Amino acid sequence: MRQGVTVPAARVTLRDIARDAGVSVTTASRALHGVTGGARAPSAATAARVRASAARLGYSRDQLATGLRTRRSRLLGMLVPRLTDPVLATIYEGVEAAARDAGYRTVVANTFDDPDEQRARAAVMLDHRVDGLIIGDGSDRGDLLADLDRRGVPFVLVSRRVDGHPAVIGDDVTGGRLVAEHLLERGHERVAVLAGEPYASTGRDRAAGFLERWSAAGRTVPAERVVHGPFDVAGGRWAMQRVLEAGPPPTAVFAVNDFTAIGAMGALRDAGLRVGRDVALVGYNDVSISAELPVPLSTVAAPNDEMGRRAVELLVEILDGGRPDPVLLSPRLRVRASSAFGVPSSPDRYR
Amino acid sequence: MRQGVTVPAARVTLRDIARDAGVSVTTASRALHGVTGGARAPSAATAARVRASAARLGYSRDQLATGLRTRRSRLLGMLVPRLTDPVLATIYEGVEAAARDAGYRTVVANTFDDPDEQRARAAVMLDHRVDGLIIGDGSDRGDLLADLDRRGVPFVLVSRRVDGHPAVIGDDVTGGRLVAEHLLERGHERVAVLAGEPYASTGRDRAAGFLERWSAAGRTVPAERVVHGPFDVAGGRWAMQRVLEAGPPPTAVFAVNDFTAIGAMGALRDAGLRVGRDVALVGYNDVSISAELPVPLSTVAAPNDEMGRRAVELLVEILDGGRPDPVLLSPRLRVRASSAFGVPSSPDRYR
DNA sequence: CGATCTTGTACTATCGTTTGTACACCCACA
DNA sequence: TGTGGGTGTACAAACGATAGTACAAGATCG
Repeated sequence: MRQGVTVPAARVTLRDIARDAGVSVTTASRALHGVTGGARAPSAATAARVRASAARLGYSRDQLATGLRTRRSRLLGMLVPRLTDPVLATIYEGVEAAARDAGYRTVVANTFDDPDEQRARAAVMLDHRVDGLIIGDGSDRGDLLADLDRRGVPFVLVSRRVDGHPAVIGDDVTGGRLVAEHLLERGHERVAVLAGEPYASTGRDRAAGFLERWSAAGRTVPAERVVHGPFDVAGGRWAMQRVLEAGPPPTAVFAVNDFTAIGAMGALRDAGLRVGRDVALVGYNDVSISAELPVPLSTVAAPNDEMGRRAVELLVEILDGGRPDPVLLSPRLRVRASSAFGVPSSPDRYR
Repeated sequence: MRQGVTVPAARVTLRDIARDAGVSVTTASRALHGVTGGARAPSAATAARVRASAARLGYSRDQLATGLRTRRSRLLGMLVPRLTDPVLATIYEGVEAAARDAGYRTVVANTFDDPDEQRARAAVMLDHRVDGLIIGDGSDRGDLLADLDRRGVPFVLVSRRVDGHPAVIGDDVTGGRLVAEHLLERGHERVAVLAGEPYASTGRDRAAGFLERWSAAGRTVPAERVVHGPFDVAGGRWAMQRVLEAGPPPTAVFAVNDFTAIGAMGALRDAGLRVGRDVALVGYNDVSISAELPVPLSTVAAPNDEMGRRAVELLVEILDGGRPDPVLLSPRLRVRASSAFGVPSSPDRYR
C-alpha cells in the first residue's frame, strides 16, 4: 500500500487476461500484441476471446516490463536550453506530435546550455533506456556528442547544427541574408547586430549571413556594433545597451531572436528612440506576439513546428538503420512596421 | 544490432559489477543502492570494492528493471494545456527542478485542454507507471479527476483549482481585486474584462475578483464587455474586437492573461486607440516580455516557478501517505505605463 | 571448549512481458 | 492404419533489478 488512504487499484496483468480467457500468458500476449518470432499466431477465435477479456478487465500493457524485455523503450529524449523559450517549446510540440504518430513517447529536459547539465540529463535519459535523443541545445562545447557517438546512441540535432552530426535546422545563413537585403533596400548604413550566444549556430549563422551580404554591398559593421549575448529579453536589453554606449545609435538593428529584439525595444525606448521611426528593428522566429506588439516587429519566420517533426522522422530513420541526409528548412522574411520605413534621408516608401 | 553502422555499447549490468568485484549480484545491489529489507549491509571493504568496479566499468542502474521490481518508477507526469504557453512552461520548470531535488523525474504532455487528450495522455503516463500526476489543465469538464480518484492515482492540481481536489494555485480572486482597485483609483468607469476560458478557474476567479470589487464600488460592467476566449494572443485579439464592436470603447481593459493582453493591444492599435493614453490595459502573470514592450504592460505577478515547486512537494507528501493542505500563493500588482495614467477627465498623476 | 550470537554473503523467487522451442492435435495421404 | 505436414497452444527462459531467507564463518560467553 503506497498511500495512506486510497489503495491503488491492482494492476491488471497479462496473467489475469490469460486466466480469464482460459489461455496461457504467451497466447494472450500474442493475441493482443501480435506475433514476432517464428511462432504461429493464435486462432481467430482465441484472439477474439483474449481481446474481449482484455477490454472487459481494462488491461493495459506495462511499458516498464515490455521495455525491459524487448530492450526498446519506444521513448525518445529531447534536450533543450529551456522550455520557457517559446521557440524551443514549439519545436518540442512538433517533436511530441510526430513521435506520437510514430508510436514513440517523449521526455524533455532543460539544460540551460550548461555542458554539465547536458551530460547529466542525457545520462538520466539513457538510464531510462530512451531509444534515441533529440538535441535542441547542440554546441561545440563539451564532448557530449562525441561521447554519444562513441557509445552508439542514436541522436539528431535540431534547431542548431554541429559539424559532423545529423541535424534538422532552418537555413539561418539565408535568413540573415534576407534581413540584410531588406535593410539595404531601405537605405540603412549604420546597423547593429545582436548576435546571440556564440556557441549556438543559429545566432552565428544568422549574423554571418547578414554580415556577408552587408559587406558584399560594400558596407561594414564595426566590431563594437556586433554584440553577443543571451537569447532572451534580458539579454537583448543588455546587448542593445552595449551598442548604445559604444557610439551614435544605429538606424537599424538586427536581433537574431524575437525575444532579444523585444529586450532591445526596452533599451531603445529608455534611450528615447522610437522603434519604427527613429530606428528599424528586425527579429527572428516570428513568435506569436511579434505581430501584435504596439509596433509590430519585422522578423524572419522559421518553420519550427515542422523542424520538430522532421527531427523525429530523421531519428526514427536512424533507429531503423538508415543514414538520412540532414534537413535545411527555408525561412521567410516578414516585414512589419518596426522596419517598414526608409531612413530619414531616403524616400519613405511605406506608410 | 539496432543500427546500421554503430553497435550500441553493451549495457553494463549489476551482474558485470558482481563478477568484476567477486561478489553476488545481491551484494552488489546492496553495496551500491543501500539495504532495504531486514537484510544486513555488506562490509565496508566489500562495498568499496563494488563501488570501485561500478565506477571503472561505468555502471548505471536500469530504471526500467528497477521500476518493474519495486513497483515505483520515481516518475511524475504533468499534464499542461500546452507548453508554448510560457506560464505553463515556467510552472513546469519549477516542477522539474523540484522533482529532481526530490529524486523524481518528470514527463510532460500537451492536452490542448481537450478532455479526450487529457484522458489519453494520462493513460499513457499510467502505463509508464508514473507514481503520480500533476495536473496543470484542470477543469470541471470530463471525468478524469474522479476517475483518477477512483483508481487511487495520487495527483495534485496546479495553477487551476477544481473543487474537492488538492491544488497549488495563485490567489486569483485577490489578484483580480487588486486590478479593480488600481483602475478605480485611476478614475475609470467604462471597463472591459477579457475573461479567458470559462472552464479555467484562473480566468474565472480573476474576473470574479475584479467584478466583485468593481460592483462593491457601485459600478457595473455590462455583459457585452465581459468576453470569454482563449488564453493566447489570437484569443485576446478576438475578444478585444468583440468588445469594440459592441459599443463605445472602454477606457480600461483587464485581460486575465498577458498574452491575451498583447492580443488586445493589436486589436486596439488597429482601432486607432493608443494603449497607455487612450485606454488603460492590465494583464496577468508578468511574463518576461511585459516589462520591455514599447508600452510596458501593467500586470499581476504570480509566483509561477514556486507554484510548480510546491505542487511537487504536495504530491510527494501525498505519495508518502500524507494529506497536505492546499496552497494559495499571493499575487502582486505591477503598475506600468499601460495603465499608469488617469482617465482624461481626472488629473494625470503619472508621467 | 562447545553452544550461542553476530555478521557478512549467497541463493532464489519475483516484478510483467516477450520469444524460441516443444508438444499435441488434426487432417490428408499412401 | 501408420506416417508426415500443418496448425494452435503451452512451457520455460530470459530482460535487470530487489528482497526475504538460509547459511557459513568468526566473535563471545559461561
